[in-house]
Amino acid sequence: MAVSARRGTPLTLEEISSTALRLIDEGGVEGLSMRKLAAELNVNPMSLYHHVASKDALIRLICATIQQRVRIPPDDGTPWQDQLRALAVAYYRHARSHPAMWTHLHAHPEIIEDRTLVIWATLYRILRQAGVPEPELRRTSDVLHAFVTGLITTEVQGHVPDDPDETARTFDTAVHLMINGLASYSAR
Amino acid sequence: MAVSARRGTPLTLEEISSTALRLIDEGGVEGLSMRKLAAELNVNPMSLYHHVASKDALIRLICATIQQRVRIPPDDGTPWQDQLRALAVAYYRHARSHPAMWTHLHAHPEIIEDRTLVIWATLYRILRQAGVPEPELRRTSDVLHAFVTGLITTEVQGHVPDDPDETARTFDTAVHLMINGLASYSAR
DNA sequence: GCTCACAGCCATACGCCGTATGGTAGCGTC
DNA sequence: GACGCTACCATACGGCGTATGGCTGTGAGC
Repeated sequence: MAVSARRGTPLTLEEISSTALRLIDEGGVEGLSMRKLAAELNVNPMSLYHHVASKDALIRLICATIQQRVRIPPDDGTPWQDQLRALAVAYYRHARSHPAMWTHLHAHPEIIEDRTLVIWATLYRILRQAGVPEPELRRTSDVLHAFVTGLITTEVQGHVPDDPDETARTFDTAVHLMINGLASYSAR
Repeated sequence: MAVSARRGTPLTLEEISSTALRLIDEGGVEGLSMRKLAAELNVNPMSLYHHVASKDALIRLICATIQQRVRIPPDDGTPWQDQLRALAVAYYRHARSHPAMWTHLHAHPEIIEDRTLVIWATLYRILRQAGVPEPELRRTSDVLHAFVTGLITTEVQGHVPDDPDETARTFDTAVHLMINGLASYSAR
């Protein structure tokens, strides 16, 4: 099989993508290069191309992988306000775990525009509980998703001071704004 | 002065930055290269460096320039709800005029973090009219700004269909959500 | 009118990048 | 032993940002 002279074991896709993700975490997406990645893996740059079609494809793969790792809270029967908050928090934690990748993903939504993801289903369910009428569901969930991603992006980039208390308060303000904004639906 | 052999007139900073902005509009920030820019200006790549310290500095310059072109609506005495909407629309139009640059700016907020900008002052004013208490102003404006940028980013990237009607409706939904969210302040 | 500093421009080169092309080493199968 | 296949690699091409150092024409000072 002609395993690399410099390594004992053969390369795997998993090893490539996890190392790439680590490099991205450390130096941003711009900080990732196929050559650095190869060096990190003790391998010739061109060897990577036997497992991955291109750098772009690798990045898409990584995006898809981490996208599936969001820990969506299940329907626990609590009021929709609590569930909305829990969902936002889950999304935030997810973004926090790989800030650079998140920012890139948010700036290139064409990479993954899979609307069938669990997160959308969950959001729909919560909004229905909040009394949002069916024809407004799509629009409202788009808007809320945009709101939350905007908020997370702002915080993930440390545009705001790093004080965790302040972050939590800002998050609270945002969630309250959204909940109050939705309240007019359930009032009917 | 040794004007370029290939051009009649000397290069100007204005000419450089406006051409660069055009290239960015056409091909995204990644599509801009100092070499292409020089070719576009009929000039040697290194000539640019007599007017600009680096590519990064050029991009920062462009960001700062267009940032000053937002047409902030003046205080016209109308209710804060209308003014908030007008501000959001102005911001949206601004983003629309240079989508690629906007996306880049939004993904790298450290480029311009000038909080003294008119937009913040305007937002503060409107929020005061809405009854937001002074200690909450900073947080609330941060959140609203994040909301709007999130929304705009989503739309600017065409993640949503291009139908202008649908865009307008989504925008309406968002503005109503924010206004309703803030209403709890003025209710007091 | 002469000198000289300097602004404006350019040629060359270095070290990065992604990746096309065309190998080569070792394995399993017949 | 021939063959194909998988995994890996060497070399090379065209792009990038920009450091370095040189050229040239202009205008100020005398």
